[in-house]
Amino acid sequence: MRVLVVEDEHKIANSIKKGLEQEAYAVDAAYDGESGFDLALNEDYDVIILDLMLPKLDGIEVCKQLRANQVHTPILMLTAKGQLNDKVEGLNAGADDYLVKPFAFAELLARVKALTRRPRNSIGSVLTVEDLSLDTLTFEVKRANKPIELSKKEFALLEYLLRNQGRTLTKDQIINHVWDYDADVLPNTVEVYIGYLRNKIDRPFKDKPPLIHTVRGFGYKIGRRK
Amino acid sequence: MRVLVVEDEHKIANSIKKGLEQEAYAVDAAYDGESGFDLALNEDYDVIILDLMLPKLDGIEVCKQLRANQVHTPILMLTAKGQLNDKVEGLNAGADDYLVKPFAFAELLARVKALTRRPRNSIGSVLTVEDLSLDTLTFEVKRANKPIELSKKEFALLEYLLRNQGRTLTKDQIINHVWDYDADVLPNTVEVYIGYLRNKIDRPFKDKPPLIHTVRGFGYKIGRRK
DNA sequence: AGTTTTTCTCAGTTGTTTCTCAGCTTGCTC
DNA sequence: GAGCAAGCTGAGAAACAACTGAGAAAAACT
Repeated sequence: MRVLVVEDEHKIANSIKKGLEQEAYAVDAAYDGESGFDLALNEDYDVIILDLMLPKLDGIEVCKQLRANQVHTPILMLTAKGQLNDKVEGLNAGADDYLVKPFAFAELLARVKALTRRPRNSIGSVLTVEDLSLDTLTFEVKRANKPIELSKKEFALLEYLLRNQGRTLTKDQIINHVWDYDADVLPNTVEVYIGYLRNKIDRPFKDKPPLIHTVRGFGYKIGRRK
Repeated sequence: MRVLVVEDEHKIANSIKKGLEQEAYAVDAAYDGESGFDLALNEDYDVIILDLMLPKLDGIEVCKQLRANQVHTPILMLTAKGQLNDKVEGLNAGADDYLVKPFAFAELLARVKALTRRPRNSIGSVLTVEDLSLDTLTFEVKRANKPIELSKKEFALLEYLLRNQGRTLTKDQIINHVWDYDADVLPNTVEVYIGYLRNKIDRPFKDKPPLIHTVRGFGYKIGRRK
């Protein structure tokens, strides 16, 4: 899967690039509208991530021009908070989805995946390990059929662990996926949140084996047995 | 309940819009096939009312394209008298019902209601949770058999909550379903309306457990126990 | 036209969540 | 089993999300 990121803030562009590369996407970056447009026209991408505010040629214009040139590649538009009203304009210009900045990388990834998935259906919203389940649609989390209340960050962290169950995730990976690109949190914060999750999903179920495991020196993983 | 009306005769489109709004639907209108298609694809409607004869992209085509794009929203097709033979084609293209012009508004309303009536937790036109009931046909709302008066927006919000009972709905989802496309209301408005509903359906029944629940960080849901 | 109701925003308050820090515990290595 | 790095955790400051009373503007009655 090839992705083009058109974004003038290098920090953001590169963090998206890195993150997607971790997920096995091939990513090109462009830092202004003009070169982004050229690349999109001449290369063959599966998704284009397009910032709204761009030097030389803004996102809406790039989008319109591409559509006018018969480029039908799905476009994910990035808009800053204040520009939210432009979402309509963006979608009218031919974008397929939009995302408001700042966003967590996991959110971006989910949308990119949705755009690359041909038939856009929303089944399979429930993630599980053992007797723990998390529904990304209704936000319900249960263990042994008992509902568990999580805060937003706890939920996002658990979702990320579950999507990669059995796999060890480093604190850096976790930070990059669960927090905003401009969040800049310490690795210790992850430790703290892992602690919160254990208090809610492992500690109250002492009769069962714990699901969250520390892999010393590497990170954390979720799954049965160590 | 959100409805999209696609009809090029502004007079008819607006009279449908007004009429449905009186019935507590949130209605968007489009006056040609292309913009109708765009809206239907990007927004989330509960019913689409689609004229057969349209500039830019005719009703049959819009219908086919929507189905091809995995949009399964019920479609009510409007046909003029002479086009009666096209009804077959319309139904083949994926429409769920059709109505011959000119029609009485009551007829249209009945069909829209028929299309929005889901077999789920509703017996006929009445939605219920515990001792609370809401009749989408007569607009009667009762708790413990005592009638409750709601404004149009309050009614629409409660209806949406009831149709998704037990499920947590985000403020964004609520805004998208209860308000129409160009409404652009703040999330706080939802909080305020939730407050109004609580004043009417939970606060006067202190002896019973509340039905409306806040799911902090995610949204609201209706149902028994937390 | 005047009155009432409804819709929606704003600002103040409250309680929760997010995140950091600092001290503590654990487990690995020699 | 001492020393050390990695991870854990309780406490607290700052940021945030939700609730609510008040009121302006619009819509609906009368």
